[in-house]
Amino acid sequence: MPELPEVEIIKQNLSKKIKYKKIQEVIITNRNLRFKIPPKFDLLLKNKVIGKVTRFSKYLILNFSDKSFCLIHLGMSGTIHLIKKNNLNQFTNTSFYNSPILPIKHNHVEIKFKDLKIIYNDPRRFGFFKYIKNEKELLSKFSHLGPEPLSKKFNLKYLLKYFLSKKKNIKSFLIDQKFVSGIGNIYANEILFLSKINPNKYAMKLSKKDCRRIIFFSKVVLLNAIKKGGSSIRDFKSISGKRGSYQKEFNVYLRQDLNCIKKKCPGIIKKIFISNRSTFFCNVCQK
DNA sequence: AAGAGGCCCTGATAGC
DNA sequence: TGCTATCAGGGCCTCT
Repeated sequence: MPELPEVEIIKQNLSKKIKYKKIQEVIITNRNLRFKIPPKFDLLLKNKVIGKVTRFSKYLILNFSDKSFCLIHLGMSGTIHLIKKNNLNQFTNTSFYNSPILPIKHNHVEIKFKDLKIIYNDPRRFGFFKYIKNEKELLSKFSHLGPEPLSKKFNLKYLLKYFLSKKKNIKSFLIDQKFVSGIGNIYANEILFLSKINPNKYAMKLSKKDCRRIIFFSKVVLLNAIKKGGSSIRDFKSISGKRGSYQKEFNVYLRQDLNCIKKKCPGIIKKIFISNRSTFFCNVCQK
């Protein structure tokens, strides 16, 4: 669920809290993530100083002052929780993204600083933590990924060349990280709606105008989502804590059988499956 | 090589 | 009340 905007929000919040701080201790409470956390992972991180927190695509990166890194992916259900130490030297719970209640089940990693700690929780274990020795190794982790949708490399020339002879629907390409990295299922649906393109349309059949729209609306949707703090769905129990509000702006996602949001459009939002991912689109204005 | 399909994983929800 | 089935989807894998 965390796509580029959600990871960006986490990066921004996390950066404010842990920049320049020294890791005092790392506690692994559950090593089972997508990749098993290796035995000495905690010792590798101990005493490292956070230089800055950055992001590439859906990856979160802790940049240590000694030029090594910790690469974090939230998978589908990963959340990061911030616990502050109060004057009584006790940790009090505040959440940082998505859930305001500190989960205990499915906690995996705890990183302790002098005045606070962060906890990584991931019920479905699709996320991962990885220690990266140097920049070269970091870049190799991203070498198979396409350009970020917000970068200048995601341009008309790139799309036209990439789509040449691609006999596959455009929806699959938008969520294919090899083509463009950072867009997930939710935003892909929204981007295609605004671009007025049917998700089933073959990439090779897209016109120049279609490609221009995809580029433009990819940037519009993601920047807007970042501005709104990301999207929070399936988290209805939240009372406090930081939640995004972009889900209120969804035009098609989860709106199956409802009327198209466009005033003069008589269309109905349909739900179909494209390569096993739920896909929502207007049956009239997306051609 | 491109494309189709399956698998990993757990929690929420629907249906009987 | 309790069981089973289905869905959620990011990334990676295999097979054709």
